[in-house]
Amino acid sequence: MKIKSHIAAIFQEAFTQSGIEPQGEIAIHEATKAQFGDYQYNGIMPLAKLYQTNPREIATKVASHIQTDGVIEKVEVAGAGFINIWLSDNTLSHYATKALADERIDVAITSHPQTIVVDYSGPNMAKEMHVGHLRSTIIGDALAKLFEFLGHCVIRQNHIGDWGTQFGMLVAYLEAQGVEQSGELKDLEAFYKAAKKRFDEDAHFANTAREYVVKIQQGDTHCLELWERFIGISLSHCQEVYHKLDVSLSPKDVRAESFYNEDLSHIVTDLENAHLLQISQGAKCVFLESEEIPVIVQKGDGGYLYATTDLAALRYRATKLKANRILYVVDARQSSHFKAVFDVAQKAGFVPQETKLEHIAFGTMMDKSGKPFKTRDGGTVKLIELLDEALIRAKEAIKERENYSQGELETLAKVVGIGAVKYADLSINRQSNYIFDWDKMLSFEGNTSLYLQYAYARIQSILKKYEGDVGACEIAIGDAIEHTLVLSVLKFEDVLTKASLDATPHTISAYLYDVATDFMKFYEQNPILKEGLEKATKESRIAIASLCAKTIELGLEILGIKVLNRL
RNA sequence: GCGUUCAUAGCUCAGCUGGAUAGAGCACUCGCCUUCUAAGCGAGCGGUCAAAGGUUCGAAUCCUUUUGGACGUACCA
Repeated sequence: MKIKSHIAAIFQEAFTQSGIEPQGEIAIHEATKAQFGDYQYNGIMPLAKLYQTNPREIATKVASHIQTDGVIEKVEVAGAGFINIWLSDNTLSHYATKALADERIDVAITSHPQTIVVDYSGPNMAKEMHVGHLRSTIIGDALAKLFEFLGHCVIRQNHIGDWGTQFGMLVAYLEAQGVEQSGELKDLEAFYKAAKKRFDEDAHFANTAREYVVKIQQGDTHCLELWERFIGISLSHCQEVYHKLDVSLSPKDVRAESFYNEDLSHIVTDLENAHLLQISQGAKCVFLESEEIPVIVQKGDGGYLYATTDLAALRYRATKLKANRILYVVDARQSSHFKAVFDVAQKAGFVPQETKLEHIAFGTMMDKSGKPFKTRDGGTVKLIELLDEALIRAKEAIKERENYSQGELETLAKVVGIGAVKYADLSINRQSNYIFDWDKMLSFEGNTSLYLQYAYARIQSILKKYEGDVGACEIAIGDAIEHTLVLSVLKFEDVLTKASLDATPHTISAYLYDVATDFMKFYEQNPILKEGLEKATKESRIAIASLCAKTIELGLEILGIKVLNRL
């Protein structure tokens, strides 16, 4: 349920009745301490300043008009002029029971659906996916799922790098090796290195490679075929990683760089027609007042650059795909690039003013000692190897705990290992650099995927033992612990809404961790299946537990993480 | 040099766009299993929110300066 806006509406009514005009939107905050109730309203104090009166006086007046026969149980004026808000057990119980019966646990489908483009992952076809692609892929996928769940139309765009000079070399090498025996392509990295070596050592080959670059660009059938074949193989490597990582990207989401080739010259002429273009040192540039450095859209030799492609993609997404919101889940180091490109696109009218362009920036992945994540010899870590290691480590982390069969262990390791890698990334503020620490992410303690999966499994174990229809049970909050827990669960919709507006998956993880810890406390104190419990109490508790499980499951699903019935 | 960004407990991180005594987890010290998974729960310890000014009823949050780090800085993406 939308708790905050629900409360805000009641406050709006109270303001109207007391003849006071609130300043802007009524912002309801969660109470900072339990003694201050469930929620609080802090907007009276700035208002009092405007009216030049005593804040407590206004607060008291507004509070006296608050309806307390619905979701709000009581309000209290406190401190300098805070209004503290307590919610009603009965109403919360009612909403919780309703949520339990609903597949979406009563989270509404948005009434303002948008078309949202999410650009993420974006691997380079010349090389194998490495850790640098991990964050974009994980965060982007979670955001796409979040928007989708809320009822938006999501268009995933995997902007793969399939164009550029290195493909001449790779394609020439592919041909030299024999197209049918492309066995070496099992390891793209090795293939690239071998091609590079040959390029450096064999002048004749280097010439062919350079010729092929031109030929590909000119549409030479033979070279294009080779190129397509190469891209196909490389892309299948990516799909393998996506499958292992359990992300929703598929080949149909690919909208490669090369897709925009034909449009690049138009971008330049359109910028020219809009009088935005200047020639500087031989290159065609757009100079922005805010930036010292121009955005170069065409090189001195006539070649186009990534800014040109990005502009074409931006226009395509805004006009052809009719996006209301376009998100780029890309490393924070490119923030100045996106700032400039967005600026140019808007000035040139490539995107309508009302289209929201957002660079969803994230920090660099660091190792335990705080240095950029690398292999021992300083190379980049292949993503597929990192994921394989996750499975091995997950197995290590759980195998001693229970007597799992080999098959069971394999299944568990996948869910646990991949979940841990994703959750570690999604549980911290994406803007900052983050420390990749195997031991921490595979711990059962603290804000980890395992803790949530464990809480879920505990509930499943209880549900399995319960003989009755949980769906028919009614929730009736019996004490303060249950009040807190049920309220936590009902905050789900508020949390998802906020996370989708700010594109901050970590607020969802923080929330799920809250739900899980609240559940653990409840679990310790309020036995569910104990003999001699009153029927209504037992039913209410099992229903609360079930609702918690559903919330955790759904929340993790949005983050792209699976749950387990036994752990 | 210029620009962006960051600095919160020993460590890893929250802090909801200015609110009440700054919160978690780890680590450390205690306590809790004849009861639904102790992979858990509870309690304690731990802070000059980098520093100094300013804005105001009120600042970790906004502004300025300083210090320290990361990143970017025109024909790579």
